[in-house]
Amino acid sequence: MTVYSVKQLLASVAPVESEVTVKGWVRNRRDSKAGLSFVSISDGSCFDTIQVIAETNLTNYESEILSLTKDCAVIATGKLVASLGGGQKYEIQASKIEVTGFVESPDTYPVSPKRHTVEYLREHAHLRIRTNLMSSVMRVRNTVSMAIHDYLQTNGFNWVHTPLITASDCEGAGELFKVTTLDLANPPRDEKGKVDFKQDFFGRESYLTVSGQLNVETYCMGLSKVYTFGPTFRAENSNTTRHLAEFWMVEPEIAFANLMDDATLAQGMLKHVFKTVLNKNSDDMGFFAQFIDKNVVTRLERMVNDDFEMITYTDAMKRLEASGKSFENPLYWGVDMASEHERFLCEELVGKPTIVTNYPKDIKAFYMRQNDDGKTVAAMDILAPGVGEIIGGSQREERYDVLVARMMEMGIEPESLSWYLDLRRYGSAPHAGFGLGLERAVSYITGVQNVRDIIPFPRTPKSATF
RNA sequence: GCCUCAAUAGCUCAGACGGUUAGAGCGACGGACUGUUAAUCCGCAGGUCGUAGGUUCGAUUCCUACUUGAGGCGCCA
Repeated sequence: MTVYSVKQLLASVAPVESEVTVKGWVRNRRDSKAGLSFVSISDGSCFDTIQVIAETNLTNYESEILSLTKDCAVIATGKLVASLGGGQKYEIQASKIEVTGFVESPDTYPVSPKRHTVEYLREHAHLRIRTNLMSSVMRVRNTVSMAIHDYLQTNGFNWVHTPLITASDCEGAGELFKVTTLDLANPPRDEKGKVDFKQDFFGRESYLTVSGQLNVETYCMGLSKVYTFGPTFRAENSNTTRHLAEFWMVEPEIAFANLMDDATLAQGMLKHVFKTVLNKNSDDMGFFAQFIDKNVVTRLERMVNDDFEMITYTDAMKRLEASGKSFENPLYWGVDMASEHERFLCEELVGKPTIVTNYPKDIKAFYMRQNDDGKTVAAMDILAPGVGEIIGGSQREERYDVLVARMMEMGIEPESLSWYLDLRRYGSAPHAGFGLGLERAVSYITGVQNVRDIIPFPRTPKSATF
């Protein structure tokens, strides 16, 4: 007898009529008084279950099999046969079913075999992976992660493991979580009575990173094509369906590249990811199409074939104004687009992912490269219908004098980022990069609207239970 | 951080202008039937109506605070 995953069994990896073993959790049991029970088993390897036929000749048929409920853990062994019933290709004629764990009190077991709301499942995050919804989301999340690696590795990128702890508080992307080993009830004080961080672990104030970008830029200036892929932390008090305090981000950075190279890379990577998901997770996507949003598959297919729309910020403002639509938030050149503007632009006016380029410099970060017009920077945001911004990127300012001047204008002490400025003094090269929010991308792909249901254990304000 | 909404059975919800025994569907459990597959049919159990105060003869229902959750906005990925 050989152990197989459900996926292998359904994919004809095991010879028919051979003895096989499968290990997993019961999704459903149906009894027939003809003297047999149908036990559907899931092991997470794929969307579908394998049907195991248990007959009365099993020694534990009366004592255990007839008591199996959803999510009892079992090891089933038997002969793999062509299914006698419709609905599946193969099934297992069990010779032995070992129950390694029953479910206590199935009447109050949180993940009962019925439809649950995502809010309810979130409160049982340690058990929610046993639902079709969450297991499909997690398989797609895995595919997306590996497709990103695959695309970048195939194109010669190096994965750089940038630090999660940082000492620079001016990365420019929101509030930071403080990292300290000081006794908060009784911290050491300096002569002015302030907390003396010289005595802290790193000898200075330190934080969890809000972006690996500044660090990865340094490795870009030696490895040419690099990316970060890891968790990122924002202490913003954001309460929305698309914000997490801890989320995963991919940040490619390319040397000798401009904004157009950056946009081309972003588009190529997204298309590869979409195509891979359509190929590898068609059953999961079919589930989303049936229960979440019927458009998810056709939307992705169109995305793979069509190019994204590219439009400058200035033209986007013109189109929004010309649309005659009235908005809650002010709309004029120089203001940052509000969610309603971004959504109307990419959902109504364009109807597909939209790359907005060349934003006014005053609403963007200090490191973005100034355009010759003196008013805009070489930035881009990629907006996805239904989700909003999934990518933010830019060509970086590689000119030392311009960068320092910009930092001074924005009140950032150049001395605090001297190592970052050194890149512009020692062999500076034009370069560009972007950040992709992994949860937002998977949210867009699956149609599952809240990023709290895209990450295994969401961290949000006032919530870190599991 | 701001605004809005919600909290009644294991889950999703209905309900009572404040008045004896609070309902349904799903799930669980028991039974019937069946190579079944979100099975079907019948039956049974299951509730201090989020917490604490207040108004009232009487509050699960009205009021206040709190807690928790959700949605929108802002911040952004």
